[in-house]
Amino acid sequence: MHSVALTSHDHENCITKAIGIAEQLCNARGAKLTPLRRKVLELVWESHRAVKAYDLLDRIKPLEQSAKPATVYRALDFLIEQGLIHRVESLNAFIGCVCSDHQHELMLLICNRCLEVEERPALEVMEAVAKEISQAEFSVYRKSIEIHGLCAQCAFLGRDG
Amino acid sequence: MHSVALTSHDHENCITKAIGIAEQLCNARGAKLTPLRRKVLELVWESHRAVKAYDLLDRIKPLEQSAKPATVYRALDFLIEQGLIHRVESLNAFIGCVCSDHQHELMLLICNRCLEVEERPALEVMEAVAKEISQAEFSVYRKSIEIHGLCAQCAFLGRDG
DNA sequence: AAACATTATGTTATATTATAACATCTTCCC
DNA sequence: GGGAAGATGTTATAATATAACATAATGTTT
Repeated sequence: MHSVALTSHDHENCITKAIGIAEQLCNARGAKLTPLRRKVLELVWESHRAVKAYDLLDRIKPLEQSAKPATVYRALDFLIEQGLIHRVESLNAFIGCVCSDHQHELMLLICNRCLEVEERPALEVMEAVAKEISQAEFSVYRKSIEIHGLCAQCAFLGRDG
Repeated sequence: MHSVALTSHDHENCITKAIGIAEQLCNARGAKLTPLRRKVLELVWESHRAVKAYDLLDRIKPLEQSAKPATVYRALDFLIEQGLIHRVESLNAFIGCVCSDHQHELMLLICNRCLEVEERPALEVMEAVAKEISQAEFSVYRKSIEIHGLCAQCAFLGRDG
């Protein structure tokens, strides 16, 4: 099991909740959360870190011997389409999406030390972005706001060792 | 020569200016803008599109027969370090940086149709981001704000064909 | 149930992006 | 000129991602 360094929380519960929401959403939409896709979603949710496609592949292979890159990428594509995960562009990696109630507009705080990713709705940021976009007469498809640095805990630890 | 679809401007002038600033900056810092690095910078500036590393390689090869991936990536690393270009994370590509006077804090508007990238200082966005980051007690290294969509012109053209 | 369409997955191959590691050459400084 | 640092050359390979086509599962129509 992977450690979670964010303010301590019951991560099992976190996963269970995410899968539950995913099932509900897919059901409501007639989208099929097949065992494979579900497994990939669970693996993505195993930590609050961003997960690489080939790491997922390595973890799926023991369970699904036929798994190949396409297997994983197709599952990821599905999950992204359904808004269940995000692609973290600056890492070529993926994280579970906690934003079903925020129009998938999130700012990502990516800690370069512990590698955890915090998703923040950042409503004021989104408003300012929307304003700027409108001034530019630009039609948005998709926004990616990714901040790299140190989370509070890692910055604190960094002070001594 | 590559076409530039943004509000018409003298792009030769645009390149010349960028190289001039680059030379000044490097001089002032004692950083060496070697012929190779300068050539890469010029190629990146040939359009307002984001340019891929291997496309740069293809264009350099006729001039520098010894050019290899590392040649290009090293030049790009240098240019990024000097703040002369940006990496566009969501495209795995690079664009000239117009932000020497904006602390390299820019929002990128990436047109998925004409592929041009507009860099906007977006001061209010940056302020909101800074506020959010401070609330999260996060220490920033680097920000990447990338918006995909259609620029005004392409959105207009899209209305008929 | 048979025929068909659609969607999902399997499979092979390859494209694209990026870095590691070590050799050589150049520049700069003393 | 000798030594250090930096830049480039060179070879190899790692890491990320997609294309294209085959097969299997599912759903729908008749």
